[in-house]
Amino acid sequence: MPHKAAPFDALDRKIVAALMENGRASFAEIGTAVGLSSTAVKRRVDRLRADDVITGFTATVRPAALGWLTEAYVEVYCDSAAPPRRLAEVVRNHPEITAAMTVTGGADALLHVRATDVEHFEEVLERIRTEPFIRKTISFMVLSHLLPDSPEAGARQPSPAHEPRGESLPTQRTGHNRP
Amino acid sequence: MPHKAAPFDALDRKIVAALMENGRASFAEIGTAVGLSSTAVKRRVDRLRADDVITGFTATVRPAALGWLTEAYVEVYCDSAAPPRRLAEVVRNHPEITAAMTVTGGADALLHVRATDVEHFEEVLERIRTEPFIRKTISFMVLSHLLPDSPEAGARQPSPAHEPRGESLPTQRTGHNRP
DNA sequence: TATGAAAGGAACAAGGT
DNA sequence: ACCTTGTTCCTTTCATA
Repeated sequence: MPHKAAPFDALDRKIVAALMENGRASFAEIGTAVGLSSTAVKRRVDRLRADDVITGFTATVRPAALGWLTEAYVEVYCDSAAPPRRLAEVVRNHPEITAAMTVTGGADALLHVRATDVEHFEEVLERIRTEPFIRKTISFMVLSHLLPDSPEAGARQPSPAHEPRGESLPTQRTGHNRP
Repeated sequence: MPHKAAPFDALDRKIVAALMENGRASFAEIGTAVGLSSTAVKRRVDRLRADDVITGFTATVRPAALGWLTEAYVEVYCDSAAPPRRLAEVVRNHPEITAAMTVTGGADALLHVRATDVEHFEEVLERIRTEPFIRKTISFMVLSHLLPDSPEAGARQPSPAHEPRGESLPTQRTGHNRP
């Protein structure tokens, strides 16, 4: 057995919660919060990372501040036998797609797309629709967020593989982080 | 005008990118990556935080490791004149809703929901549907992710802070958790 | 640049198997 | 006895005025 089922206890949960609330909290700080020494916290965090419970640390960013003013969800309908694998390839070709998943319901997949503005979004959409086996798309533009720190609001922005206009925007398309 | 448009230059962009890739990177580390001294980096990071370009730091977590095995998007249709404000209140009452936004298209809002399992999701859905002016919901269960670290995959979950019951890995049940 | 704080490692102690 | 998980130093690196 390669991985033993990590005994994820209440202490781990508190540590994870502390790190989700403040990803730069010091081990000592977390320690006093959960009742451990800093080194004990570090060991547990190391283990949580090794077990891929914690997959990384990131700054949360306000996309609008970086020029990503437009956001939409796009339902994708594929030709008959569209293998998810091929869809995954397609999705990776468009850096503006910040999340993509297969879903139940009429559509085959749901994409989350960020663009600098509506014009840019239209360009992205056209690009997606020219992909081989994509039959149809239905878009929902995001108007306003009802929760302050929704994941979509900050976690990831697309890379400016080819920046759409004028100024280049910060990269990203994160993989994992090793501190 | 309260906020002056912060002069957001290429260096800032690189710093933000570095911090999104590794939210616990030291200022010195970032400095060598972008060609600045650690103190210069700190000054810029402080400014980026003050300007709310960077809104915080967080650990990215694999929800399944915490027992959140089920994920869905829910389109919400409201009664005639449903003010977004009221929807925001409703949304805050259900900790399983991890993102919520008003959207164009037929639906009034789109919710992202996490639950421990399908049973739990059904319970959440029933709870949402009993809310006063919600007329109808349409759910899309997420089957598989096509991008590795999509925001939805890791950024925020209902807090793991409180241990709901028992022990071991698949945590969380009906004892709903507030952050 | 200088001071205190944090990270990270080594060595050791207590419980549980 | 051994493995796990906690502790207390200690040194190097970092944060920050």
